[in-house]
Amino acid sequence: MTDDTAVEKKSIRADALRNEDALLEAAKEIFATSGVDAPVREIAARAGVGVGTLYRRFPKRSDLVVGVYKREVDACVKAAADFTGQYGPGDALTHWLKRYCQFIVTKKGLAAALYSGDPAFDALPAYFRANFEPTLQSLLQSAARAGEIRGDIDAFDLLRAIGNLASVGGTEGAEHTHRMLELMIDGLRFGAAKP
Amino acid sequence: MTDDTAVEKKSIRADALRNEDALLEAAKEIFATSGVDAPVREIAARAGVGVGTLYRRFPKRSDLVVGVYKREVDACVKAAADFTGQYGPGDALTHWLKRYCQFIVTKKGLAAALYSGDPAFDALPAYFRANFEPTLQSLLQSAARAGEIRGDIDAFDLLRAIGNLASVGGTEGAEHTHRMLELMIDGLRFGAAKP
Amino acid sequence: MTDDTAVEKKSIRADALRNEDALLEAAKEIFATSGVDAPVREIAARAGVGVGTLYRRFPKRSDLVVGVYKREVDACVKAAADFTGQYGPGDALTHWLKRYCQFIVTKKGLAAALYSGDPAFDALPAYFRANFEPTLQSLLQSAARAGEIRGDIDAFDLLRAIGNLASVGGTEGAEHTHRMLELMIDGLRFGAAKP
Amino acid sequence: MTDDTAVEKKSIRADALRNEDALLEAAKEIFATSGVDAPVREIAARAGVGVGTLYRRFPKRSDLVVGVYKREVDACVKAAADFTGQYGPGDALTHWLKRYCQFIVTKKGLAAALYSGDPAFDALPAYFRANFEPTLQSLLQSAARAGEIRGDIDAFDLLRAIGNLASVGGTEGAEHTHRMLELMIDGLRFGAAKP
DNA sequence: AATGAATGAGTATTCATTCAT
DNA sequence: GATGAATGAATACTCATTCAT
Repeated sequence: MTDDTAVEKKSIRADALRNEDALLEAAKEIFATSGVDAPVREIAARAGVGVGTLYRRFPKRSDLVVGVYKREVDACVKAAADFTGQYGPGDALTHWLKRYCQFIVTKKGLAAALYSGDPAFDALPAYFRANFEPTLQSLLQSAARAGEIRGDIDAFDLLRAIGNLASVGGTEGAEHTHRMLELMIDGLRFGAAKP
Repeated sequence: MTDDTAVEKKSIRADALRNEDALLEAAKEIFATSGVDAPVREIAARAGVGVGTLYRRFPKRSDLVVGVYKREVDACVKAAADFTGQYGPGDALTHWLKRYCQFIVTKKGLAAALYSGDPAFDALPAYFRANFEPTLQSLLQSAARAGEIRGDIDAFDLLRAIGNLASVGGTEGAEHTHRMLELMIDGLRFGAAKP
Repeated sequence: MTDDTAVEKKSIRADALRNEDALLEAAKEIFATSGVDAPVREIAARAGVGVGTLYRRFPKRSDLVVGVYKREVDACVKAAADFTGQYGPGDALTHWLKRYCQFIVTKKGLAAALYSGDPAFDALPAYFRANFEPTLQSLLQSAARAGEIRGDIDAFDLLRAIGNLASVGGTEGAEHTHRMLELMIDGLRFGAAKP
Repeated sequence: MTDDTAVEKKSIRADALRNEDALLEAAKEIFATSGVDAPVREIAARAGVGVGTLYRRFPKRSDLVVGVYKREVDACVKAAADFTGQYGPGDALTHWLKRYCQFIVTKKGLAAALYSGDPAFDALPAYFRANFEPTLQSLLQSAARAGEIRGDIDAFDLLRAIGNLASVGGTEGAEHTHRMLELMIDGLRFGAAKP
């Protein structure tokens, strides 16, 4: 679909992008495994690049954290479109809320850095809201129009509520979160147009 | 009553205890300020002792974390007796639940270490339950007997619920936690024997 | 013999020369600003070329140092002809000696490298003498013949003497050097044929 | 000569001082051999201590440079007293001026750092003058009173003049410096009270 | 030929831990 | 027992050099 010329001209850039993505993926995994203070070298190694490359693209550790965070937001937002294509409005909403819970777990891993007061992270809350609010708003509207849930739910309120729920840590936290999410979804269904 | 030798020995022990306590207090503060990975030297310095002394009493960092955790549990449990002496059963309960929320915040600071998988922390959940459950049970019973709250509340359930609530972080988290706690206490009052 | 291809080849060579010159100029400036150990990248950047190009022409740092040194010698020698064309023999000499002092300052910047024992620099003293001695010799002779200075001055001696004088560093060094140079030039005039 | 108690109390400090001195001596040598930018590790290794120890006493490289500089000034000043004790006024002066030339060579090695604009070095010129001027003044006066040299020499002028002379680098610089120093000392003798 | 992305060796620096005093 | 000086392993970061495009 892409013509040869374009490919040729952007070949270096394509490599660079591949590296950048590999680094973010590696960072996400390492951050999850060993925390946000994990050795830079480990991340570079897992991404299969030299430390120099890592430093070229992410000069500060916070650049890496921000990168991982935004990438996760983007991935989660993108999932909404996938679900919308695959399922009916109600199920799409349900699936996406579960997916969003997964994102929250990632956020928890980065929390230490996020709340460190480093101004590098100042823009992230806005990024969160700017991306998630419209996404959930849209899912809610579709489901409400389809009569599957009630229509008086504020998207941001719901994002925060579930965010708080899913923030509860610990081994058994996951199950707990799941139960609470189910409950909450039932709550959304309660009072739907279509009984 | 005690002979000189004993006094001497005890006085040394008293010094040691003072050091130990100073170290735990210092560690609590430093952990809160700079996280659980803060330089050992800072803790020793704030406690006014040398690092060698710190290492003598707390050879591993986890010993320090465990020490701080248990100390906070103990302090919180002890507060229950104080409140019981000062207030009526209902108010004692209310005050203590707020005090317990403060403890949860401490726990949050140590969470990174606690959930690190280090077996050194394996015993802490049991310590938590063994100390807090009877404490709250007793407060609940007194308040229920006094007809100030309903009597069908399970202490451990309540500990977990409030624990989760208070775990929500962020600047506005504190207010949120407070509102939710008030609500929950109202819930306890609902259906009390004494209307 | 010069077909299109040749022309093309020459045009490329001209580009190459332009690059080479740009690199030497950049290196001179960077060496002066940040010392001989300045990052290679800075030099390439200031020259407006990639580091690869720099390495193609100057594989070792010493090549760059030698290049800058010789380029400065050449420029200084060339200035003699300009002065000879513009001024009378005495003034030409005076102007050139001042110009030579400027060169010494450059040399001072490179001194760290020059006296590092690297055999790459072994040929430079000879280059210095082979170029400067005849130049000054010629200027001296002209001035002596014109009766403006005495005729018993050895060019190399004078080069060394002024070199030493101008080597004195520091902020006030420049003024000091200038005063001493004036003095020395007066010395040259003393005992001239034409009183 | 020092009583036991004092020794005992200061035993740690004595070790520390030994280390400090070893580090300064090592730094002096390494600076001379490999320049002021030599690896910190080399200096620590030559001093026979760990890098941590070096960093404890000299957190910044400039601290080390300042330390070496002052130590050399002190040693040179101290030599004056030795010479005064050993020789007559004239010879003491001569010996000290040669010793001072050695110091200048050290200074030359540190020059790159000294003139780097780092404010850490701002105090050094004053230290230089405050220590050397009285020292030489005293030597000059003694020699003048003894009638061995003339009495109208300004100490600071002489310090600068010899400093400049001895600053001339290169392999043959040393001989040149020596010849010039001899000449200058002869100059001092010229016009002495005692002919 | 030119470019600059990638690499990783070299260095600085910090901090947990030991141990002589 | 207490102390804090010394140690050096762990880690961050820079920059010379190579090489695919």
